[in-house]
Amino acid sequence: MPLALTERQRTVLFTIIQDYILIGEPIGSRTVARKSGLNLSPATIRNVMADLEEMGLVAQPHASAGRVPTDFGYRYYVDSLTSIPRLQSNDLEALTLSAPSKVERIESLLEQTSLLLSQFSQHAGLVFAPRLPTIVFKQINFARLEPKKVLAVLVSEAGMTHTKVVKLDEDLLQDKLTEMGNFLNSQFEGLSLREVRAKVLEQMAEEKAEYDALLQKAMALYEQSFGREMDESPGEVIVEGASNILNSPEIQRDIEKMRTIFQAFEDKGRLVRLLDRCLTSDGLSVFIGEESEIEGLDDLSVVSQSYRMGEGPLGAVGIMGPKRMEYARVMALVDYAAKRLSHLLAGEPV
Amino acid sequence: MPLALTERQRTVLFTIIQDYILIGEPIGSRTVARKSGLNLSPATIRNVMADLEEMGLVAQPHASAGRVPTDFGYRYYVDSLTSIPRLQSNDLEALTLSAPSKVERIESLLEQTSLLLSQFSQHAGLVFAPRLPTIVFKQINFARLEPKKVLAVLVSEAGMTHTKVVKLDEDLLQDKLTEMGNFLNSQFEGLSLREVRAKVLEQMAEEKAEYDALLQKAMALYEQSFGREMDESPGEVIVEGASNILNSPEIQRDIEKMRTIFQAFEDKGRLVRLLDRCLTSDGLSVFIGEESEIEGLDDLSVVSQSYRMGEGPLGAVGIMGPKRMEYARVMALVDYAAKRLSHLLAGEPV
DNA sequence: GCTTGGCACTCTATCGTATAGAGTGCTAAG
DNA sequence: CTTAGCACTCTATACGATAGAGTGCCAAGC
Repeated sequence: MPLALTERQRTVLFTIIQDYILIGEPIGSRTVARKSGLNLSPATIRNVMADLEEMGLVAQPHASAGRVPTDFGYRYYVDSLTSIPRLQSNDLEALTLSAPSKVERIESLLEQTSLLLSQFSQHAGLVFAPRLPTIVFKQINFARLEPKKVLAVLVSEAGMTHTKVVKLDEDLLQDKLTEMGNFLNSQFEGLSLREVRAKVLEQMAEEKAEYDALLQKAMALYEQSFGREMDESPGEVIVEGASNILNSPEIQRDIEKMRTIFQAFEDKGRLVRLLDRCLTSDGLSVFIGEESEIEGLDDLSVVSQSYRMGEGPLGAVGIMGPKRMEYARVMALVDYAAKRLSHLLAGEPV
Repeated sequence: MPLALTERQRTVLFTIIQDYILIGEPIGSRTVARKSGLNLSPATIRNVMADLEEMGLVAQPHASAGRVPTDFGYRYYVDSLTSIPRLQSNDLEALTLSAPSKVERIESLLEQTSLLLSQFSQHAGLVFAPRLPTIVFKQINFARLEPKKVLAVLVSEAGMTHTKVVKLDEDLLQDKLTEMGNFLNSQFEGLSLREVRAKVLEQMAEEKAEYDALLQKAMALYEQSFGREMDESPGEVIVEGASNILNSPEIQRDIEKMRTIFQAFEDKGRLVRLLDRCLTSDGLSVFIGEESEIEGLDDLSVVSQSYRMGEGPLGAVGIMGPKRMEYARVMALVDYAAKRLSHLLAGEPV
């Protein structure tokens, strides 16, 4: 049931939220009366506020304090921003100046993006790197390092590389390795690593001598280098500007909370779970407080958006900060960063 | 002039330091009298303490408080530990169980080492990855991704890989690229990247048609992929367990300090400067407070040790924590980790 | 019936004061 | 040289008083 508020209630709620985001302290009826533009007395506002409180949209930290938005209140507020906010022109200008505009190394592009998000938002920047199974296979190369020791290099469509040193039972000369690489390239180009793996396992199972021995070995070599890793790889998160969290007064007050939050930042495995939730919901995702369902991040909000290349989403970018954040601006920033990243990855000029 | 203390002064100083490290609060004459084993009255101890204070080894936070070690005091204490402390047997046992014992990917080995240091010390773990110029060249490969787009993969003796996608002016076929790779391999194997670069620049300058055009191009391609980057690359630091810093009560008290510290952690460039200082001093380095000369880390101490492979040092591992840390144990941990890393990199069993 | 001024009430934050406790420096005696 | 004793200093804590902000409710007004 989409909560129905009167025009007046909406106005009061939004005034409270916006002012609280700005000031960081509970907002009283007096202030709302002045800033809402409603030309009502504080007493009337108080009645409205009592209604809002009953609906669970705002709360009082203690009996005789002003009102503070609840998670539910923020949620209503964010849901009301029907379209994704546009960037302010001064932001846009500054961004076009400082954002990276060409792809040297994907890894550093992702890092720069995270840093950029953090600097512009004054919160923590997040970038989830593409997860192994969703990566699109472009090319694989094997190079013989020493007898029985081979370097495997996998290049994805997006231009990321994954390397692994593999020990073999028998010594294969470079010619053979090259041939194996060429074979795999012809078989797998354009498939996602998940699909590649399925194909490998299938054909290794069949064992029909449809392919000659060398090509069977190629499959096995692939499986040994990247196949197995795919199941284990936790995925990578790039967090920048975590220290910005310390700017938030409501967090400063509680050292225990701070510790929990920083521990959560360090536990990349936990963070990565956010990625899944973001990839499934197609648009811009906003997780407020406990909505992230990540232990230790109940006092923060996360705004994230997936970036894509070709068909499917690859990973996501996001901003994590106190619930008391400028949602509109943060959403605009995240959206911009995701779009820009998608363009850059596709090789389009920005 | 190596500060000369009487036996009694040393005992009092060490009692203060050890107790302060344990307790975290200023130590009074009463406590020292009890714990020093000196069988002296508090009044006598007070006289000694006054001497120590005059020498700058201890200080009082305020007029009527106990004594706290100064940076200089810690320095004296650490310098007195002539030999590198050995690990306690229970630590050693736990370490051999949980430390990684084989090298899958170097990058993750370094990460695990940092994590291990952090977990055992309950401080922040540091690992400085090998710096580009000191890396020993093992092999380079070029793979043609698309027309005029080549992937360069450089493998170091230690097994780390560096990849870069390079755009070319002309289209080179895979055969040519392989040939170029083979040529570079034959020329550079066993040299450090610094030496490689010198050689490249020298030969490109000479321009004598001693080599044919293709080989000249190979040199140019190398320069384009990794040569230039060498000057820019800031070096990499892997910090784990930064949140442990929050455990320290003297830091908890000052939020401003906390912010500065976390900002310093994020600024890898600043941290990397520590590496240089550690590499030059050959043994175990201990930086106390401002000695690190890193802005923002004046309230912390760093213990670090370089790890090596073959002739020269590659990088360093370390632990960073409050000045009030168990130096002996931390030093033992760092030393152990560095040794173990060196062994693993050399391919020796541990 | 909605709005509003008025008023009593509540809770917090802040300040000053008093107090207990820890530790010192100094002095004089052993 | 050591030590007991004592006066002094500084901190941390608790306590009470007070000012300020904000509420809820009631009764009067539009």
